[in-house]
Amino acid sequence: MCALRAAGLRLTRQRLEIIREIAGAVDHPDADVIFHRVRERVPTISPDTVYRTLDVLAKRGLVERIPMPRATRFDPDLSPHHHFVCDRCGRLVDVRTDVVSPLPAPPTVLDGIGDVHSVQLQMWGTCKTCMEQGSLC
Amino acid sequence: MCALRAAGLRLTRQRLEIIREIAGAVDHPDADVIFHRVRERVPTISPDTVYRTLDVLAKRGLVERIPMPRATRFDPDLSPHHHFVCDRCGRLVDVRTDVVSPLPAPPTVLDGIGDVHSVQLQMWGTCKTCMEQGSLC
DNA sequence: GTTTTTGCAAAAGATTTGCAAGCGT
DNA sequence: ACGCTTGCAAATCTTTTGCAAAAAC
Repeated sequence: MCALRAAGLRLTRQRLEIIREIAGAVDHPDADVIFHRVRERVPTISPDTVYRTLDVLAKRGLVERIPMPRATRFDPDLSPHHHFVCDRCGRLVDVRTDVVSPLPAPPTVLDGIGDVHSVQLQMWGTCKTCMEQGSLC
Repeated sequence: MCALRAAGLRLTRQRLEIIREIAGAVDHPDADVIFHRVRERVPTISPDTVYRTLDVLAKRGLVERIPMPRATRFDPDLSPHHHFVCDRCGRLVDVRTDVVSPLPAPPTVLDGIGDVHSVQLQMWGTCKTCMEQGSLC
């Protein structure tokens, strides 16, 4: 919560509820999903406030953006981990296993290319649930 | 080219030109960029043909989808490599350097989670050009 | 000749923006 | 009070879809 103030942002009801919602989510929701969830507690909130707030949070590094086919999704967990994404249903889950090597230490500066500040690794595939439902093609 | 036939797809002028365009590109263009480039050679081509074709190619594994903030971008290079993405200008470049550890061998099956068929690693940051232009905030 | 693919137009979905009113400091 | 934020509405941008005509096999 104080991260907001630390970032020089004002503490509004909307922001607090958005942060509360995203911090408690484990499914990496997108802006629209967050909007619907927050609206149950703050009925007057508008979608653009959610989009704007998420944008601010991402820019300040308080949450991580994960661009995905349907919509950008958000991750409140900034510790290093991988993501598994299901091609079929869009399920996005954290993967922390030594079957996968740890994320490479981000070379802060890639010579001749630029300055790196975050690293993401995603594994694409078919989740168990979708596999059990049989092929769709 | 024969990859099309092998995939049971018909060989059309549009598809050939789209493939030619994407195969020759090193900047990971999105559908709209590909559309404009192809249109110079095939003036009657429509955007939806480009979207549909890229979708087919991606589904058959002939190109790789890279979801990005503005639009999905495409990579014809299926060999393992990393991507550097500039937050500011959207530049997307391949990274093949031992500064970064190699992509983890994709664990074909992640126990209890699903079946993995591709792995992507991207590094986010600010590219050299943008850094030289000074801060925008 | 049959089936797939294209182009057009429209729709759908995600995200951004201008602006006046409202809230946090 | 002042300036940052919100909500509304509209705009913008990306991507998808229905359908008849055209092209591939």
